[in-house]
Amino acid sequence: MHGQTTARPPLVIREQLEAALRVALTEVGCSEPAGGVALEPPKHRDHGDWSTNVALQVGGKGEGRVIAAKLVDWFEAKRPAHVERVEVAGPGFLNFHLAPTWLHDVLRAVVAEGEAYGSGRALADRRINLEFVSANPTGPLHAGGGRWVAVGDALANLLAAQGAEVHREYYLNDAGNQLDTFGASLFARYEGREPPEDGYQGEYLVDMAARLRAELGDGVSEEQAREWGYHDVVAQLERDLGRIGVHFDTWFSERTLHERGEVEKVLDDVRATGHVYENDGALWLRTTDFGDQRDRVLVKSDGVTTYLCNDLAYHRDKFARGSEHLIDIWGADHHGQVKSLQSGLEALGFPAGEPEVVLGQFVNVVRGGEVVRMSKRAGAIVTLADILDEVDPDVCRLTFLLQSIDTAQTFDLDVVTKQSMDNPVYYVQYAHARAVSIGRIAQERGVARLGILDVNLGPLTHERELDLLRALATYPDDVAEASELRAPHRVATWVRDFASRFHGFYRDCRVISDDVALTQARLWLAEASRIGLANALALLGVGAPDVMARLDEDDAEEAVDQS
RNA sequence: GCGCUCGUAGCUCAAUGGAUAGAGCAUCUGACUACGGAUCAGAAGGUUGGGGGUUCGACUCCCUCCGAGCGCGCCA
Repeated sequence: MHGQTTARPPLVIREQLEAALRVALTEVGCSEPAGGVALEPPKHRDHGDWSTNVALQVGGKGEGRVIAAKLVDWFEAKRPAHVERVEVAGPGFLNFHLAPTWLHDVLRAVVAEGEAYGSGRALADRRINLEFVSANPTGPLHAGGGRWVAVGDALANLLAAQGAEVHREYYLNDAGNQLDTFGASLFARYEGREPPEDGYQGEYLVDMAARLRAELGDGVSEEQAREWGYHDVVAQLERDLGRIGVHFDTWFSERTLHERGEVEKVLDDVRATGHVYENDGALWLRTTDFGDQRDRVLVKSDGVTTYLCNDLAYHRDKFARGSEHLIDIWGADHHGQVKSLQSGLEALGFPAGEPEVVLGQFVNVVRGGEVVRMSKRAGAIVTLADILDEVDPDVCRLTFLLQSIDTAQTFDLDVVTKQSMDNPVYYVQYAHARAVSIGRIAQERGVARLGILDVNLGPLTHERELDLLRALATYPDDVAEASELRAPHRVATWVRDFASRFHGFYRDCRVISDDVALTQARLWLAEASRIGLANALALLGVGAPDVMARLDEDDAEEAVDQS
């Protein structure tokens, strides 16, 4: 809802430099490289504020430094705003050294945009359906599932920050035989028997059976047990997700698809495409027409539709409800189904590559140095609720968001619980609380912060100060990239790095001092930092507290003694 | 056997094809009469699993080998 489209002010400098580079290339007699001119902040401070490799791209072997030198001459002559020095480095990089004034512009932009700082318009008004978690409604969410909760919600935030209209969806597989097995298991517990061999052995069904008896009394049928259990599980799921602050726009019931005849309809439509054939009494979809490894069954010889067939109806329904793009977050164990679902939808006339499937590697939950095998069937599970009983939801969320979903994660319960005080989340939140407290202390001491346009930011030249502003300058790009790559962990990486820079600044640069001009400039720098921290944490779904509870109990007792 | 994903410091993990591969934890050494020390500074720690190739330039792309996880059903 941030109204109009505006260029992101902090990037103005880059756009200016890019434009100047294009002109320079032309006047030097070179054509722009195919990929366009690219400017990026170099990794090392010595390499300036912005760097480009265009000379290398254009010049090829040996010519890189020659062309770069010509470009340097051009820039020395023209000298665009903020540019102090341009130099050739290494094999032909062009490094721009700018005056700190460009970073002061960044600070003003951060303050001007406030909560919107870092958001973009890359997905402006795109209606995206994001389905995640979707664990079978046959028991509580296990600890590993927390990864998809945290990642899915953060990804939804990221897409929304690029202007997308995101719909969070949870798919309930309430029509298959898994639910029947679950019902039979619950019913067995209800009758004081052991669950069937291939049923759900988990202890949680014993508790559920007790509550079932308490609520519905004796004489409950197996079907009643199943339905009561199903609804009870869904209520548990909603409650657990609520504890960690995640809410779905839609809990979609598979049953409704069958009831509305959507499965039959999709079957008719797939038949009409000609991509099906019968074999051994079953109906097959020729997904190999679309690059799948082998063809897939749509209707079994007993006349029952397969999971794939139902899923086609489901995903078509998402489009029918108005989504323009579908994203599913799946565990890596389902990667074999990606192509078949996409093939089916393509056969039905939807764009290739729908749904976009974000595959996440598994979580190994470790306790006592050993991997806890997660299985609702086998019984031994650690639930997400168990974790939330012991650690703050913020700790839980950030832990899952620290690393790329491309790699398997080790979630060590002992480390996360016993050492939760060492969790990076407190490091970041502490930085936020410090930024807030600076403003509070200033107020208490009667130091009024002037309007930012009335404040001279020139005094901000300390390396710590510029360090903060450099990170704020790249923040919108980092967020956009995290969104494009479906990689929310990049925001977590950014905010940890930024918190580190802020703590360093805090240590070395006293904000409230006798130097009135410097105090004013630094008060605004602290505020811009607070905005950066708060915005990044908001994307991650992690709280940004104004105050932190004091960690040291001795300090608290002393404070009481003194009062 | 085939397919997908991964392999980076002692441990847990970062790094749009860029320059000297970075953090945290753990270890060692230092720093407050201070806006909150849940902090900061420094040291040590690497043949990016091995070997080839492409490129001005490879942790990143290609090939191959080794190792790990996950899939290969008329289950869901």
